[in-house]
Amino acid sequence: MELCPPNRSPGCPVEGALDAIGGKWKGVVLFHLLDGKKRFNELRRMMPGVTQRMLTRQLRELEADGLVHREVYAEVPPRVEYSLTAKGETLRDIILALKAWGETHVPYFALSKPRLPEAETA
Amino acid sequence: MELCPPNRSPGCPVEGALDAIGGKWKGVVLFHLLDGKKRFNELRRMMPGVTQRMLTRQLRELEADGLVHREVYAEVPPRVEYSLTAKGETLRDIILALKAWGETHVPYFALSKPRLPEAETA
DNA sequence: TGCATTAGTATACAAAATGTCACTATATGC
DNA sequence: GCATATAGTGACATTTTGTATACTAATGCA
Repeated sequence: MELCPPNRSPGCPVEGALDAIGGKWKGVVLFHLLDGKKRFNELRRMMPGVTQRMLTRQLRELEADGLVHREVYAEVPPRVEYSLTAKGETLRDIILALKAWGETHVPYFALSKPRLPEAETA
Repeated sequence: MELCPPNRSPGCPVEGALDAIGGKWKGVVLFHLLDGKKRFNELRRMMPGVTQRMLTRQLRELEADGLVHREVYAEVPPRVEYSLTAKGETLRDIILALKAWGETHVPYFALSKPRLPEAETA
């Protein structure tokens, strides 16, 4: 295991991929960014339960992994827009597959999903 | 968030799916089980770095989620075989997609992969 | 007799991830 | 003047995850 990078050291590609998207909120953030750029508070409102601090952290990690782009506008009040990078885009199919799997196999969702117009599901 | 099951309460299907496969070793365990049943120590040898305790825990959680089947043989020395359930099998494509993504996008793997015969990669 | 093997469990502890709460700056609307 | 909104940060508490070590019981092998 000594050939691995100092901080993160996955032992196999599956683990490596899960490291990148496996944070508590990362999958959800990526999912929301699939349909275009979002502002910080916009994301926050989309995920009730996430705290400001956690959202910031997850976004920073996604940025560090090159999956998300952060664009700061020097305005007041501040405006920051998050979007997927090209690398982030390569996760699209996986995220959508995870969503589909969750909908049919996670008990909580497998039950009560009377076909909503996609916006409410996450 | 009060409509969720007591212990696990993902806010969206993506999160729910990641809960199921997102443990430190779950993805890897599932990956190894893709090609058939494995004994406890067999899995352990396949993942250097995992401790007995962690492997036990991850397997128990996978079992609780209905993804893995645990078959105990009343022998001495004990023999326990782990295999994917039908539900676990439904993750095959996702696991393989994660592996492929990791191989091309996780820096550590993206570098030095001179096409190994699949057995060594994880 | 003593040691190895199997699939764990118990205990204690360390570290990492996640969470809460209060705080910031500046401009706009009332 | 005061509240509101934005996108955060800092100190701290808690929860989850991981580690190390020792222990189990029945059998095979030397």
